[in-house]
Amino acid sequence: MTSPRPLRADAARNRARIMTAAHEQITEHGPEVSMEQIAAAAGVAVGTLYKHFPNKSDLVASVVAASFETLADDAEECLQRESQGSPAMAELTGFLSRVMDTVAHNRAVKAAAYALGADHAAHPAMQEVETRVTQALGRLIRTAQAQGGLRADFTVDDLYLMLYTLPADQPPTARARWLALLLTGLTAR
Amino acid sequence: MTSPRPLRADAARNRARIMTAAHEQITEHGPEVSMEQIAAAAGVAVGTLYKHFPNKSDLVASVVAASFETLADDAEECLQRESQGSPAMAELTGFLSRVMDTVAHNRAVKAAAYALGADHAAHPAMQEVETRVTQALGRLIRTAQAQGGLRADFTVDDLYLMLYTLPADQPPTARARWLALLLTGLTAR
DNA sequence: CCATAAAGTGAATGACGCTTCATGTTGTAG
DNA sequence: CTACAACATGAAGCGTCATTCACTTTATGG
Repeated sequence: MTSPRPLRADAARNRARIMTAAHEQITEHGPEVSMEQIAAAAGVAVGTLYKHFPNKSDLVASVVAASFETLADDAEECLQRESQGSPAMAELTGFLSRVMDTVAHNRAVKAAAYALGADHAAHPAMQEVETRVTQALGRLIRTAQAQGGLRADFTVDDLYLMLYTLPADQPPTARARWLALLLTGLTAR
Repeated sequence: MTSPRPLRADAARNRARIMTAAHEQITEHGPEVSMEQIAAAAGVAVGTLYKHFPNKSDLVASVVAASFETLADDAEECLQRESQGSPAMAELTGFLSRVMDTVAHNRAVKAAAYALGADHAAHPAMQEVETRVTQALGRLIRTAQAQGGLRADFTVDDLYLMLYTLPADQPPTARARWLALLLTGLTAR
C-alpha cells in the first residue's frame, strides 16, 4: 500500500523540501504561486517538482490537504476539552474564531476551509480528513444542543456554510463583528 | 464636463456595443474574461476596446459600476415602498435575498457587491453609486430599528459585511438557510 | 569500485493574455 | 466631392506560466 520500493535518500529529502516550500509559498501567496517560485524556494529545479507530483493542482491539493489536518486537529482538541468539562458551545465558538484568524493569515488554510463548504472532496486525500472534522464537530454540536446553548436545528453543514463565508480578508474588528452577529442567531432562544 | 466634441457616429455605436458585450460576458464569465472574447462578442477588433478604454481594468470597472446601479436602484425602491407603508425590516430582508439571488447568476453584480464590502471605492465611478446605496439602506435600517424589528446596534457597514460574505455560489437551499440563520441574529431581541 | 537505474536539471515549447502601433478605412465638415 | 481627422484593425511584442524531455548527475546494491 505504501511504496513498492523506498525512495532514494536524495529523493526523499527533496520531496520533503518541496512540501515545506510549497506549504510556505501557498500559505503566503495563495494557490496561484508559480511552480518556478515554489521550486526556487525549495532550492530545486522545476523539473523535480514534476518528478514528485504529476501536475500543479496535485501539488497544491497535497499542501491544502495537509493544512486541512490543522483544522481537524483543532476540532478534535475541542472535543477533548469538552469531554473534560468545557462547555461545548464555548468550544464551538472558539473553534470558529480561531479558524477565522488562521484563514486571515494562511491562504492555504483558507483554501481548505473553502473546500469544506464547496466541492466536499476536491481531492481523495481530503475525504478522510473531512470525516474527522465532521465527526468531531458533529459531536460538539449535538452536545451544545443538549446543553441548551445552541439552537436545535443547527447542523454540521450549517457550520461548513459559515466556514465557507468567513470574511477572512476583512480587518480583525470586522471579523469579530461578523462572528458576534452570527452567534446571536445561533444561541438557543 | 461631458465631451469637448461629440463622438463620431460609428464610434458611439461601437462604444455601446462594447459596453453591452462586456456586460454580458462579465455577467456570465466574471471579470477574468479576455479582452479578445469581449471584442469578439461585440463584433469589433481588440484595438477598438483600447480606443474607448485605456485598459482592461477600466473597462471592467465601468461594467461593474453599471451593475452596481442595479443594487442602488433596488435599494431606493425598497425605501420607496417603505415610505408607502411596507415594513422596513421586510424590505431589508427582501433586498438581501434578491441581491443574493442576483449575485448567484451575475458575476458582474457579484464583483459589485464584493467591492462594497472591500475597497470601498476601487473606482471613482463607484463612489457616487455607493453613496446612493448607503443612504437608502441607512434610512431603511434606522426605520427598521425605530419600528423595533431590527437590533439596535446594526449598521450599514454590518450590511456590507453581509453582502461581502454572501454564499453566492452555493445552491439555493444553502443560500436560503444562510439568510435564515443570519436573520435570527438580526431581529431585535 | 562499478554499473545502472533513479533522480535532478533547466532550456525549450506552447498556450494564453494584455497592450501597442503601423496601416487601412470611413464619417463628416466645408 | 474632397480632404482630413477620427476611428478601426489585427498582427506582433512582451510577459507569465505550466509542462516536457534530452541530457547530466548521483545514490546504491552487488
